[in-house]
Amino acid sequence: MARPKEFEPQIALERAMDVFWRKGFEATSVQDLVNEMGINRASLYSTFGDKHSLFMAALDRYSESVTGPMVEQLQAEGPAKEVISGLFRSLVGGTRASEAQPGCLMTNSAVELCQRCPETAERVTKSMERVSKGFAKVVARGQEAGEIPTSQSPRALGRFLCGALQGLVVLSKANQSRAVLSDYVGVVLSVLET
Amino acid sequence: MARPKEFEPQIALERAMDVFWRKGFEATSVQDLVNEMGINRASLYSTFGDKHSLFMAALDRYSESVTGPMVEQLQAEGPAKEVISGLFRSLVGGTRASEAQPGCLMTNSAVELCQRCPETAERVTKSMERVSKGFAKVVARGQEAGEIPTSQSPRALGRFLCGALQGLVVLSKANQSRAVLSDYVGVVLSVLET
DNA sequence: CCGGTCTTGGAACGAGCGGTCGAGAATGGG
DNA sequence: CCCATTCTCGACCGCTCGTTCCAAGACCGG
Repeated sequence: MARPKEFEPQIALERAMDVFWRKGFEATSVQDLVNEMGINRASLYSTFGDKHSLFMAALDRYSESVTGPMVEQLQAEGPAKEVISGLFRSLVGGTRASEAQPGCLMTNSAVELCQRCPETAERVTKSMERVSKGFAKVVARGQEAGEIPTSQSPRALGRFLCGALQGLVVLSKANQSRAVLSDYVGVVLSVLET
Repeated sequence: MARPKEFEPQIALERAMDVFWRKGFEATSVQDLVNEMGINRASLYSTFGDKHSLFMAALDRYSESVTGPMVEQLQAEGPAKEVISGLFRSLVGGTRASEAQPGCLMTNSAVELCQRCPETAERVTKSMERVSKGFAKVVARGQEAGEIPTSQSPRALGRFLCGALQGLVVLSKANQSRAVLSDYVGVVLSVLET
C-alpha cells in the first residue's frame, strides 16, 4: 500500500556498527554513516532516529552478533582450559599490524562514553557481566573435571578473565608487538594452571 | 622588553591535561579548553599551537606528572609484593561511584586515538613500556628476595601487570561495583603467590 | 490506472566547530 | 618618557556538525 524500503535495516545497522566499531562515537559523523550504510540521510533518521539512538541500536546488535557468539563459543565441548586459551590466543594471533583490528566495541565504548552516557554504561556493564559469567561457567566445568585449581572461585576467575580480555584489547591497540601480547596472555593463562 | 604573559604555561597545560583526561580528545572542544585553562583563545594558539599539538603536550605532561611518579613509587622500599598490591588496591579503593575517576589518560588515548594518530601511538606505547619495565624491576627484586615465584620471567610478569592495569581501568569505567574489581585484583595478585 | 502512502534525494537549517585577525592594553629597554 | 614588542580580547572566518524539511518519485490496493 506504499513504497517499500530499498534497503535491509538489519544490514544497514550492521554497517553502522562497523563504522562505530572502527572510529568510535564522537569521531563518526552522520555523513560517514550515510556513506558507509549506503542509505539516504532521511532514511537513516526515519528508520533509526538520531545518531545516539542508532549508536544504542549498534551496541545491541554488537551484543547479539559478536558478544553472544563469543560467549557461546566458551561453552563449547573439550577441555575447559583449551577453550579459554584458544580464545585468548586467537586474539593475539589476529593482532597483526596489517589488520588494524578495531578491538572490541564494548571496550571502546566503555572508555569513550560510559562516564557521561548512562544508557551506554548500562549496555556495557550488562555485556561484561555476560562475558564474566560465560567464563565462570567454563571455569566451573574445568574445576569439576580437575583441570583447573579450585583455589579461586569460578566467579572471581570469570571476572578476572573478562578484565584480562579488556586489558588485552587495550594492549593490542597500544602495542603492535606480538611478543608483548604473548607474554601477557601466557601469564593470564597461568592462573588456570596448578 | 615586551608585555609578559599573564598566565603560567605549565599550569595552563596541566589544566588542559585534566580536561582531555576527563573528556577525551574528540569530545573536548577548544571552547572547553579556553574555559577551563582560564586563558584567552589567542593565547592558547600562540602558546601551544593547534588542538592536536596541545593534546600531544598534554600527553607528555601526563607522562611526567602521573606515569613517572607511579613508576617511581613502584621502586619504593619494602616487600615487592606489597608495593604492587598497594598500587592495584589503591585504584580499586579510589573507584567510588561518587568520584567518577577519569581512569588513565594513556589508556583512554590508546583506545580512542592510537589507530589513527601515530604520534599518539608512539607516546602511548612508550608509556606502557615504561610501566612494564617498572613492574619488571620490582618483580625481579621480589624474586631475588624469594617473595615471588620465578616460574615466570620478570619481563613477562611486568608486561602482564601493565596489561592487567589497563584491564582494571576499563573495568572500573564499565562497572562501579567494588566486588567485581576486588575479585579481579585478587586474581591478578595471585600470580605473584607461590 | 489512479490515489494515497511511504521512501527518497538533496537542499537547507542553526549551532558549534577549529582556527585567525586586528585593535588596543601592558610592558620594559633605551 | 616613549616606542617597539608582546600579549589580551572578542569578533569573525569558513566549514562541518547533527537534524529537519519538502518536493519528487516509487509503490500497491482498489
